[in-house]
Amino acid sequence: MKSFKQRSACPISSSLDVLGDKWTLLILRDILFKGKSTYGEFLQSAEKMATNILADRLVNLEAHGMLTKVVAPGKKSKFTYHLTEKGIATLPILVELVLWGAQHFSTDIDVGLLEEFRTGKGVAIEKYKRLARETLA
Amino acid sequence: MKSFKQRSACPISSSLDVLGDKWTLLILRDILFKGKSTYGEFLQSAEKMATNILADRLVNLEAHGMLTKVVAPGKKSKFTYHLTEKGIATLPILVELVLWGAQHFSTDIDVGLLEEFRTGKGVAIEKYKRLARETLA
DNA sequence: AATTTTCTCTTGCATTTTGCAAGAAACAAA
DNA sequence: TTTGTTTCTTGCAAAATGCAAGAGAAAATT
Repeated sequence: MKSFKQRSACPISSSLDVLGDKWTLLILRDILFKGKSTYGEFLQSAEKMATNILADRLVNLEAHGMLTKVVAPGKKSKFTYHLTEKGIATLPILVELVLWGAQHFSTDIDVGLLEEFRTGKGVAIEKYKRLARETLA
Repeated sequence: MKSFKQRSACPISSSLDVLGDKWTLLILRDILFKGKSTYGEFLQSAEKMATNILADRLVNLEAHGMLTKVVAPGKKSKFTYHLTEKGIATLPILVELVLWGAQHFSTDIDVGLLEEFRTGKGVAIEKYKRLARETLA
């Protein structure tokens, strides 16, 4: 159990203390945009996250109250991970990362989704938030 | 000279390949929100970045076309760093990090600025973009 | 009942990155 | 000529990451 330490009182710095690495936000992406919820599903992503890193990040996210680990119904050895409101609230950050990334790199993002984000950002965000809350139930 | 490698064609992943660490976005914050532009100024931030890390990140950001290094007028040994449009375009990401951080951590953000971001995000972003372009001249 | 498969991690170890402290290099100022 | 400013560089210890193998618990299959 390592204690969390903010480097400063700056909100950006504090956010990065939790989200500032190459993997954490990809887990949130998998949950929010790809409907994933299990350890095995996270491992299958194109970026090939190492198993120990994934386990570490899941513990971290849970420790920060961003997701909850739930035993799958009828299967004691399978778990599903669901976002809390704090986790869902990272959606606008992810959307801006999508827009910046799609603008400045060669990516394979769906043009329809991109257009949805560009023209109706607020509506799109609300839609995905609703989706995340539904999967929780 | 290390070559840049995208882990996947996902725009979020690609963004994180460049921005996904604990320091890069703090440099952009210092330029965009605090009007900083020199190595010495970046070093003075509350988070106390190590000198070698700062030097490395500045090289990286320049390599990615996000900022330019300019010799200060009349001083050959002093440089100023200015953002390109690609760098300025990270502003919405930073604003979302501010909002999320201010919402979920104890921070010392100015309440006026926070309100400005909450109620008139688009306008505020344009204002800071304009500011960044002005300092460039 | 025994075996195999599924699923979630854990462990050991090499590599890479970070953090820290000291100092070097280039120029400016006194 | 000396002192100061400014931007890094270097060496080394510590921490994080990446990789491969496998452990452990439950579920499914034979």
